[in-house]
Amino acid sequence: MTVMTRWLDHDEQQTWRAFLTASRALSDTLDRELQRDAGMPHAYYEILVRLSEVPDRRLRMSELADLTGSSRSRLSHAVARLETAGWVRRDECPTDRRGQIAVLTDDGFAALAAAAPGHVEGVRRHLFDALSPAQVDQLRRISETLVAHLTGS
Amino acid sequence: MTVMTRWLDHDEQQTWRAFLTASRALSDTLDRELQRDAGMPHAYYEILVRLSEVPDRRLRMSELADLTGSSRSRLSHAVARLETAGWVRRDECPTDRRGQIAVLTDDGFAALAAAAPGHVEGVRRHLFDALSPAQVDQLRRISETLVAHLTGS
DNA sequence: TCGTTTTGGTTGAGCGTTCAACTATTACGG
DNA sequence: CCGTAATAGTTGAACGCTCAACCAAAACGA
Repeated sequence: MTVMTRWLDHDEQQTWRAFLTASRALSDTLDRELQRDAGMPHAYYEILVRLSEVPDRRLRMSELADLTGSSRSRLSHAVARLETAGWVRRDECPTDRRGQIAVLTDDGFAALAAAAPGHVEGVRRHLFDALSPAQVDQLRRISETLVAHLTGS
Repeated sequence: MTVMTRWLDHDEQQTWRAFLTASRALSDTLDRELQRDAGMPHAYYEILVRLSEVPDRRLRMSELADLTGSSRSRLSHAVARLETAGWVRRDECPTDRRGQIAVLTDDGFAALAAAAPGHVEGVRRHLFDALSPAQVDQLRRISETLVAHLTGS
């Protein structure tokens, strides 16, 4: 059955394109900065961050995948690469012989510690410095709404 | 000289992560839908859209790169691929022998026309349906502010 | 308990992006 | 003019992601 398309009106069109441009420009900029200054893409930085925030700096692959919002395949490839960089190690899981545990190494923690200040400064400069406190609050609510909406359905 | 890092406070942290999660989930979802239903990634869809909106459906490569916010290299690769798909053609530029003009073919226009309804519906479902009119307005202002901020400096 | 299903994770091919290097043409400065 | 610089665009290698196929182990059901 064919249904009438609910096209975007002019305002929606503009909103959508502005959002697209902004979010791409922002992530492109931060990604490039991180690659230049710390030699890692943002996705890998996020993995290190998540590992660093957890007791013993170790997480099951699947939990890490959920936390970083990535597919198991993606995480598997990423951790393989981080392992050759010496930033992450893989341990076997004692309670499930299928499982793997990703562990942040000391080198990995050091790399993260070196990368963090520059990156955080970038986030502040490129995002928060541009917005009013009210806008920051609006952005948080909008983003949380979207996350709920997108992960719900 | 070392400068004290302006770290993110708890609220900013949450805002930043929510935004990151939301924008990634949204673009991942739309990209996947578009790939599944129309056989093209969103970046290529955007190229076709921009070409379709312009007189004679032809644009200089560099203008097209600016409009889509992509590097020349990226666009060059993308157009090469779109050309083998038969959706775009390359003409020589009469006023500048270095230049190339990307032209949307009839097949390309047809592919776009076939892809558009589903994609627009997706944008509505995944973005606009989740937000109040006030939030949509806020999002537009925030995005426009960010675009100006990011492309300015 | 045994066969089936589900879950955890990996693998390899294909694709899109980036980066740096490169060619060809045009614009600029003296 | 002529030489240098800037611009337009392409290319190939490296890399990260996706998708589908796959293996192994655990959970389930009769």
